[in-house]
Amino acid sequence: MFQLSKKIEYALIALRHMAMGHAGQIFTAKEIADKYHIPYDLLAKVMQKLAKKGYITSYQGLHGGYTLTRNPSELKVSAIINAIEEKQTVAIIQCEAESPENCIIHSTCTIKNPLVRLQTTINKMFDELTITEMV
Amino acid sequence: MFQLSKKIEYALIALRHMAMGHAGQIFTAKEIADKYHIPYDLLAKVMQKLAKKGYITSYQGLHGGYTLTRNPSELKVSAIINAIEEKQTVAIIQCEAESPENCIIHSTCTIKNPLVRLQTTINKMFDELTITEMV
DNA sequence: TAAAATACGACCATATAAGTCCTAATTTTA
DNA sequence: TAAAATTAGGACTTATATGGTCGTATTTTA
Ligand code: SF4
Ligand code: SF4
Repeated sequence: MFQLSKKIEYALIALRHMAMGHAGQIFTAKEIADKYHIPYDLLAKVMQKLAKKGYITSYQGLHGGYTLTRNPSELKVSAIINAIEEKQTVAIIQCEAESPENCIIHSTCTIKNPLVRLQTTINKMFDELTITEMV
Repeated sequence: MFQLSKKIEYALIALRHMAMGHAGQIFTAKEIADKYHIPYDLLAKVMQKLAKKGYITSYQGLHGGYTLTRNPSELKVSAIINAIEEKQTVAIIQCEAESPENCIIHSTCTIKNPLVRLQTTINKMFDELTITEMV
């Protein structure tokens, strides 16, 4: 528990790689998968999601690939995480990640508040960390 | 991902509950399970682990139960987490949680360092948070 | 038209998490 | 001494999440 998923790590690795190239440079999923020994299919999916969310721009066809659409300094890790995982994923307690009613002890739970406070700080950290800090 | 497990939440709830009683007061697993609508068997296991690690003291037999062995202010959340989960669990990247060789891209990975730095801060937060802050 | 790329859904295998069940062992008390 | 209430702990089951794979379109260029 408490780990970033492989998908997120792959996304970060890919984005960092792209951030090191020159502006507008096209990268293919295959090229990145090979370089970092990442399973191609999985990376492809991850990049498709990043494209769908607008963080990278995709070009189909021969000589296609992806370019960064934004400046790396605008690529917050928090945003990338949320782009790839569906539910609010940086939520150390479950009632913050999904609907509170899912936890049967929600009404009697007494540990929520201190943990939520802690989470706020963590959120801020992921918010302030951008791809720029990774190159 | 990135959530505390139910076991840990149950441990925190139980310890907080115990911290609210008077020093040396005995609590049973059943009593706490009932009060917070936690599955008894699961909570029992959790408390057994806490007892084994010395955070609470167990008394068997009729009118048995558990008492807090330490002052709540000495009960770090980080320690409780590690008591219950086996491997280094507050490790946002996998190579920090287990042996780095398990990650086939470890040698080529380029995102480790910034994340490790972030993790250091998170560790500190869990280290500074004690049960006292929860009562 | 062939090649190389993205797009995307379906699927599978494995691991983890969560919960349950069963049977001791211990202690107290009626 | 027997029954009751408790901890102790292993085995098991189920549910869910993760990581990965496969198959097939679609798009674009040479
Ligand atoms: S209500 Fe309490 S136990 Fe339930 S998910 Fe939230 S923090 Fe965890
Ligand atoms: S080496 Fe990189 S990809 Fe592998 S676990 Fe560590 S951070 Fe994640």
